[in-house]
Amino acid sequence: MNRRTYHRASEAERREDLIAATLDCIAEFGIQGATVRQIAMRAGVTGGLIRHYFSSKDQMLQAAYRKVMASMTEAAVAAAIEGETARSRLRRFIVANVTPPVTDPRTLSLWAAFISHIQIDQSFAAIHRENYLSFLEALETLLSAFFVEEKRALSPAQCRTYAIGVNALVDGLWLEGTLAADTFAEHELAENALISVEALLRLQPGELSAEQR
Amino acid sequence: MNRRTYHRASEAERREDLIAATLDCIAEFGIQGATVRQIAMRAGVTGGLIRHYFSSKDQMLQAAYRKVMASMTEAAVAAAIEGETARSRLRRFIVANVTPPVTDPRTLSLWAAFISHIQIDQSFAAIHRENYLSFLEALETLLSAFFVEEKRALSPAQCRTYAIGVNALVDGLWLEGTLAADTFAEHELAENALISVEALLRLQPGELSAEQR
DNA sequence: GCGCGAATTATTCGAGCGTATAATAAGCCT
DNA sequence: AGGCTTATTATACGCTCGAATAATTCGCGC
Repeated sequence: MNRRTYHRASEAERREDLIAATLDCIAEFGIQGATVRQIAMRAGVTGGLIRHYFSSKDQMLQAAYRKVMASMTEAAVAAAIEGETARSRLRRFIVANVTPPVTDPRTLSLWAAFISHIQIDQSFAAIHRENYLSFLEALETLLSAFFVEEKRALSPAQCRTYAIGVNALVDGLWLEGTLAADTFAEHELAENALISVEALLRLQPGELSAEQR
Repeated sequence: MNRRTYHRASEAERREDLIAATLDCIAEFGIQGATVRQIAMRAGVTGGLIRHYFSSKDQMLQAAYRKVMASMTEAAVAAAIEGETARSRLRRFIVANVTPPVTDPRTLSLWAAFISHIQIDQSFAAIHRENYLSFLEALETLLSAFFVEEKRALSPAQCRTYAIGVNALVDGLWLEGTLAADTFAEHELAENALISVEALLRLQPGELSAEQR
């Protein structure tokens, strides 16, 4: 008799809520624990509503994956554009990638959960590829601008090789630093990242890592 | 009436089969698809048998995680010990980590599936930590031996910093190379790895990457 | 202020989940 | 060769899953 009262939300905010709830559940209970019912409860709605906004649970998971990756790159790119020189932008980009909120156990859990699905479901593979290439391109752009600023000539091929190496290093430090967070002090990871990148690019010590030139 | 005939296997080989079947299922269907019944079918037994060898499905998953990590480090360490000089051992170790069978989409899927669970279940966190530290230590040992051989003095702290950086780089290249395998040619990744590591360690170009000294 | 479309709830369905237990067949020991 | 242990099968149980459908309530347009 007594039905629950409810609020009719706009499509955009409802979808957002559902995606956020999905990510909460995956982070807290794993992808197996992210059931339609759990997600709905977390979002404060009933299970049936999910299929009103997504044609299947799988489609909602894909939307959630896009959301995770978008916020990761967004955070790093936002940090970078605040730099005034190419050197500063590169520096900020690298530091942002090994600093909260990007280095966050929850984010890593989500990322890993989706990564483990890209060999199973082609839709996830496409989302991954899209994001990987866009990250690599952003990094390559920052790098080449930096080298121009430094008046150091570099072939596009060399620049790409550097981008691949720096990307790997940043990814690896992000992984290491997040998974073994208690092993590293506050800024230890960021310092290590800058020193490692400048070594990787064969720069002089301090050329990138020093606070200011 | 007609019960299935069966073979009584030794405990060791049965456990091995069950773990292998578990990994097959996770790789093929994801961790959600690795159900007791699927795993049993893959192993050619019936579901009930699993609980004769493992006190719960979760314990079997943990055993499977250990197995994955063990075979990864094993492959790299086995490659390393065949080198005759410290330089060669370091070189082989790095190359092995960015070369099949370590770089394998299936392995990466499995790794990611378990990584995504270490924030949820402490048992998985312990297994991760154990393997991470042992990998880091193996790398540190190889590095310090290499520096001794090169007659280059290095403080233990510096050596550890290098180990963390190289570890990150190798992990990152492993990730990148496996996830975007079609982007890289056969030995491109290994070459990039060696060149990047030698830059990271501030070695002369070719000091580590050249085929032989 | 009321009616109507649609967002949301409630309920149901069949399938599949992990686990527990009882029945059975395999194969070693003497 | 035959009995005994136990590895293995078979079956059942209680729950939860994703999805479909029916019933209801919200809130905008007039």
